[in-house]
Amino acid sequence: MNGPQTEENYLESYNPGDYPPVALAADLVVFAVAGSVLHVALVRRGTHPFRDRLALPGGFVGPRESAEDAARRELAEETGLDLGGLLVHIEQLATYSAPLRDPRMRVVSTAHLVLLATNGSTLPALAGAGDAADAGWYPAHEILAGKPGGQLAFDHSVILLDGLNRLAGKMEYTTVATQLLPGEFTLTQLRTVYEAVWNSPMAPGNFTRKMTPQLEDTGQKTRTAGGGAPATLFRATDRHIHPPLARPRTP
Amino acid sequence: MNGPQTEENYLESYNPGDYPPVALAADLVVFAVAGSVLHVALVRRGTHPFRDRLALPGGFVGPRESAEDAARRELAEETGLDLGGLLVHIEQLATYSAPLRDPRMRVVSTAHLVLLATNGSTLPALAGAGDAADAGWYPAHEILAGKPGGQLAFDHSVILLDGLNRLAGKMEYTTVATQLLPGEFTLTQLRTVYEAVWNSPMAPGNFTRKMTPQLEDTGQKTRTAGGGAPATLFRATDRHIHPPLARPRTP
DNA sequence: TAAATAGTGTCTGTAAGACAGTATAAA
DNA sequence: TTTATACTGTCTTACAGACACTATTTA
Repeated sequence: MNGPQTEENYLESYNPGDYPPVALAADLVVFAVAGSVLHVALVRRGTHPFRDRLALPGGFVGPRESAEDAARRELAEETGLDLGGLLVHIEQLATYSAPLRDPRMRVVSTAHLVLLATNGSTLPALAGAGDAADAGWYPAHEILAGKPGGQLAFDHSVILLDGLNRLAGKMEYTTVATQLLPGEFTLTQLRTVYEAVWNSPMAPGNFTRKMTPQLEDTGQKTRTAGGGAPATLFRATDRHIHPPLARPRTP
Repeated sequence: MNGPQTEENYLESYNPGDYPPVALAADLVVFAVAGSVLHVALVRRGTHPFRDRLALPGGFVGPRESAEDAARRELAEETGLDLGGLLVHIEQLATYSAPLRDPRMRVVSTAHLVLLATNGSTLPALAGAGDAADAGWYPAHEILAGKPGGQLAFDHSVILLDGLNRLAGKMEYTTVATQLLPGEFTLTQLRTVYEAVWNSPMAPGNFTRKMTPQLEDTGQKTRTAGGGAPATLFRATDRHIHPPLARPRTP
């Protein structure tokens, strides 16, 4: 390799041997709601560095797949979920590329936000292949409240916070929140998702009024479990909430 | 390398030789406003593939820098701008990793949104080192309107569209638009930026009423050029626009 | 003056926030 | 009945959208 080059001919003369190997990873911020609490899937690390610390699940991107393909594959491997079912939402979050974020070598990681559908009470089983034994669900807000020493491995606390902020923000003006529920759901279920993610109570009446225009009435009603009127089942549409639903101010 | 491995010991046994080289690039979507028109910086390709087509500027990420470091460096190299001046806004956009997005080899690219400050009439000079000779400003909306054959190289049309959407969306609830203006600016200048990005006229009176709470009055006034009252100079704050400024519906 | 721009005032309709009231079911 | 939940209605206040009006400058 002979001297500095301009950007234009840089790529032409690219020679893999001239560059240090860059490992491209895909990390996952997997959310699911149960019992009015937002949970995140984490794995307990068994090896150095950050041994015994919690970390986001993830893995390397293979030669013939995109980062999102890899995220999808890793998710299937660690949860044993059938991704043919449409109840999984995946979107790219951001890429973390600080040179020393992994002390061993250069790992650039593209993080993905994953939303799994639940009925609001049962979390998807995280029992699948190998590593899944270490995987478990943890309350997201408590993890982020971060008791000292309870921080996640690597820069994963930052990634988790970014993921939560992305989700919370998008819920203001889209119907992403429905991705955390089955295909048909009640307004109360949806409201519970909002309360779990925003960590803040919502007035039921006004919530109904604001949400209904973005939803499609299935005509069906629930058979209620514990006292109360049967609720209408809705389906989501791709309509945006306009103007947005205001998130209650935190103080 | 012996058989499939679990995610946990994957990294431990990572061996660069086992993986095809991944080139990590940083592409730039550089915006600036002049004459009520949003412009984007593009370079004309001199070599195959996509010879003579327009493309986003960009370059490879070095071994000891993050993707954003690389974006900043590339920007300086191609514009000759003094990045010590605070009038440059950079934020990560997304990472594009489709295996065949570059026909020659695997290039994963992290795109960045860059906003340059102008007074609204003069575009920053794109004369710097080598490749800058090919660089120029192009009207963003016209490029995206995309006369057939006028498409950008690689997946850069998609990246540009994502960049514009990010900017246009963020302008609804933040003061990012001020990053396309000098440190002190008038409400008319700011309104012009909104009109350029949203490609849609805004009512001056209502714009003033909605924006003022997010701005800080400098107490100074402009010396007007061609007839009209002197305008107040404002500075931006980091306050969010709440509720958001509605973008005029496109139909 | 006239023309151009900056900025304020006013009116109207919509909708958010608060909350009462009604309906439907289970215990 | 009581209790719990689902939903609708009402009232007040805030504000967006439309636009008229005044003020301040240059030509």
